Amino acid sequence: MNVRLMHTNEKIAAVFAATLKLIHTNGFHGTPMSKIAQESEVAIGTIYHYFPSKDDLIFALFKHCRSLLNDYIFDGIKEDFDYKASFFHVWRNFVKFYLENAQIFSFFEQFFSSPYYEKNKAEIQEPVGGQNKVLDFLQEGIDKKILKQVNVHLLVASYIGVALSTVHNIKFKDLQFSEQNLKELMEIIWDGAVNRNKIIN
Amino acid sequence: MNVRLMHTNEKIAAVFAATLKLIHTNGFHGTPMSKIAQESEVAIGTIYHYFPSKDDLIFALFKHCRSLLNDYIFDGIKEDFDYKASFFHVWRNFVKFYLENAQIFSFFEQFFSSPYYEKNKAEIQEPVGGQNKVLDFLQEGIDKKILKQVNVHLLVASYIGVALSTVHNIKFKDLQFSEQNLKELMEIIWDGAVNRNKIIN
DNA sequence: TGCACCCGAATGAACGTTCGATTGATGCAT
DNA sequence: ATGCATCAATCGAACGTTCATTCGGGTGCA
Repeated sequence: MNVRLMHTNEKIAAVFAATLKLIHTNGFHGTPMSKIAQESEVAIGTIYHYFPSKDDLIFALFKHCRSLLNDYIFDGIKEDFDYKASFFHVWRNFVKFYLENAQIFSFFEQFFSSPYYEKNKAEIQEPVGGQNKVLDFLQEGIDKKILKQVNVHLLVASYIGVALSTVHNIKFKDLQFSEQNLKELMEIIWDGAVNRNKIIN
Repeated sequence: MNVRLMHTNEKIAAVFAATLKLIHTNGFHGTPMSKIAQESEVAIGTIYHYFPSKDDLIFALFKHCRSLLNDYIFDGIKEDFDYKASFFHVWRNFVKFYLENAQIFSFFEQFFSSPYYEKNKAEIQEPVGGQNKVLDFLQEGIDKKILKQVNVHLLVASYIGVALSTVHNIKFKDLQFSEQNLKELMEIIWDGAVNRNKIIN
């Protein structure tokens, strides 16, 4: 099994879709291989032909979803965007990706909070939730003296943390989704992250 | 079984401690009742005497931990604290509680990301992660025109989101714990949350 | 012929839960 | 005081189910 195959083989696509759907509705617990086979209409034996174990399936699915996220969030940045516009754009994409892909959000939440993630942490050097590219982007803002002159990880924690918390609150709590709310949230993060010594607006 | 008993009965305390420990190290998956019985040195039959099912045990444990958190975060606020000082104090307590109780943090992360939480959402009217008291506190800041004049849920998302993200980054990533880092993070949130029309420092 | 792909009944381990037995404390009638 | 009944607390072997995984066989293409 290789990455290219994962995108072309429709059986694997069906398995991914079914796993995502089942984990979203029934949780990690409630998604046995038998149900994945049923939902995807792919025989259990076939699933095990591509994935040596259930863990391997989950891990492959994780990498697949992560690349979807990474492709998404930096998409659509125009040449004429200044830093603040990009700062807003990426953050908004981040939130919208999770809102539009509720199954992936749910899967990620469960994946990251499982000791399974902790065990494979070493193998997950790459961005978590697209954070590496985000990290570079925020570091750029620090270098340009646009953002506060602090450890970039602090800004990442704020940037990502508010986004995830926002999605969670929209999904589970009383927070309504609206462009106005997103705009005000972005202002909150921006005002917090921006270098007060150079503030202009 | 009632709440008072839960605090006095040492068998239940042992069961709670064992469950917390096992979930932290092995995850929701890897903590069968048999292991809880083994680790706590309480017979399976006895556990089922107090909790009708595993779900009930988990739910009771959740409520227990939540009350620990609630008791903790608003503790130690002095009379002479102004709003900003309280704002910092509570946030810092929030982060420190989770850092000092890594097992509870891990348990909460798994609990909230499980569909189990979604199913019992109705029954969990009370504060999630102490958010209700936090909500009231932030609403107070809005009413006093100290914080931005926005929907309080936006500020909650920022306040809590950054805290959780910070703990997560300290636990799993490259972020070092230091008072200096906490202080800078609190400044980021404060600068984002504060009413710019009345800014003084 | 070989190899990749595909299938699903069968397997054995692990799980949540049940149940009958035992103990000791409490209350009550004698 | 004594005998009796009740019941919460305790225990862990046993039960039935469900799960991840295996395996032997089937198909069609190179």
